[in-house]
Amino acid sequence: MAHDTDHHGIKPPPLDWLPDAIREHAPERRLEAGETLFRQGEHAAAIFGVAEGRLRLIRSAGSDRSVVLHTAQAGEFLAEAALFAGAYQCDAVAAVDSRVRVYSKRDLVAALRRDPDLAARFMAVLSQQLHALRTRLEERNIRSARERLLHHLALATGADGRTVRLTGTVMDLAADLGLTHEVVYRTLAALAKDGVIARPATDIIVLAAPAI
Amino acid sequence: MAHDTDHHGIKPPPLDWLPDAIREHAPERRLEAGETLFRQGEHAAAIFGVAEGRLRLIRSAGSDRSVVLHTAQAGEFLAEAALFAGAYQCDAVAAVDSRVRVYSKRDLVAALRRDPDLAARFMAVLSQQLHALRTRLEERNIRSARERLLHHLALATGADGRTVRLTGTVMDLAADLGLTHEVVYRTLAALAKDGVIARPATDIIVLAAPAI
DNA sequence: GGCGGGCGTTGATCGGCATCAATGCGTTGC
DNA sequence: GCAACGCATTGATGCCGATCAACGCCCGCC
Repeated sequence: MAHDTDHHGIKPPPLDWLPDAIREHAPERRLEAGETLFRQGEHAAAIFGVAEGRLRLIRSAGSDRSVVLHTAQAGEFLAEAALFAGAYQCDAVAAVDSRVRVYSKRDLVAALRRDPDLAARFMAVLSQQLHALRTRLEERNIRSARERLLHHLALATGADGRTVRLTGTVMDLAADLGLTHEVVYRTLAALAKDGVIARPATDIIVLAAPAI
Repeated sequence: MAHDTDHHGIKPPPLDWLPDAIREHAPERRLEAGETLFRQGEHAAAIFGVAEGRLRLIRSAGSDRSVVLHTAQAGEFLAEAALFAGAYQCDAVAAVDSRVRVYSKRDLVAALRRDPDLAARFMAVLSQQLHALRTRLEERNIRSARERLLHHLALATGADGRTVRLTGTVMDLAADLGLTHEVVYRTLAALAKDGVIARPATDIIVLAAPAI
């Protein structure tokens, strides 16, 4: 299973739009846990793709509190917003030992300017991620674990509209849903007991779905 | 207070990047509650900005269940992803009586192709919204109401790094946080009692913030 | 083979948030 | 002025998801 490259079933791999010339020239950088990739206010010369590990975007400003803005998982892009700003807006710190690919901002911006098709692909990727993220946020508005899980399953069904293939572990699913894994296990068991889903092997089949 | 145009304090008004020529030619359309703006699979000829009201993006596919993907509030953009796709990917239905502005997809795509600066501004807006949304999602991972509220306040402080000016009602704040308004009232009261914040008038002043 | 670790699974308990309820207050409208 | 409405605020209660705990299982590893 594509476990460490695709924690979030919804999100598409966000690298396929990159022009080969840039992707192939991107050097790799290793970071130890706790190491800083960039700091707020630093001149932004590059954006990054997380190849392995996990990075935290942190804002230190505002009182003396440091606040986690986001945790970028393997496969995600880091600091796209820096493409259009002179400086980074927050710190990036490796949460665990990590590897990132370093993409030159200057080259990327030049390519986006030069090639409208590339720009269109990039805008399309951004729009899709935006949409996926809004959906995840909408999902989080559902308080009941059962309903939230059903919402997720209904959107994760494959071609037949009924079968969901889990891309990761149930624990990953729980993390995506913002629930503890115990609750997800229990809820899946309850749904199976009620005949709403069936679970042969690693798939989940939605049998009956009460309309919302 | 900019109440009905800015429910979400974090999000920037996403219309300022539009070229005047297109913005001024955008006709307005009124929708009654329950009326459909577009349907999944329909040829996408326009994207929309919500001027007033609330629209629900709904996916009907997959079993027989209809799932709410997102609720677009006044001030938000609707169906940007359709700019780069031939057809709409979901239905859009007015949740209440609403007004939307209709932007021609053809004109917008042409303008984005023609004008790299416009494209850059659009990409910048998308990136920023993406970042803001990731931050909101990270916020939702915080289970404790107190910590979630403090996270939000720490990011919403103004220039002095300590004062937060509420852009809407406390109920709006509660909706943003994914909490009930009662809990937010109680938590604000508790924080004030503990001397962590002060609340003169509509502002909230963060006095002491324990590091995470 | 045997050990250890991570996932899957279920049980028991607790705490905190949701929910229902009630009241006061400011604003709008007749 | 008064009624009506929505927001702000606080109280009481209950549920459900978080938490702690335990066990089996599979798999990789020494």
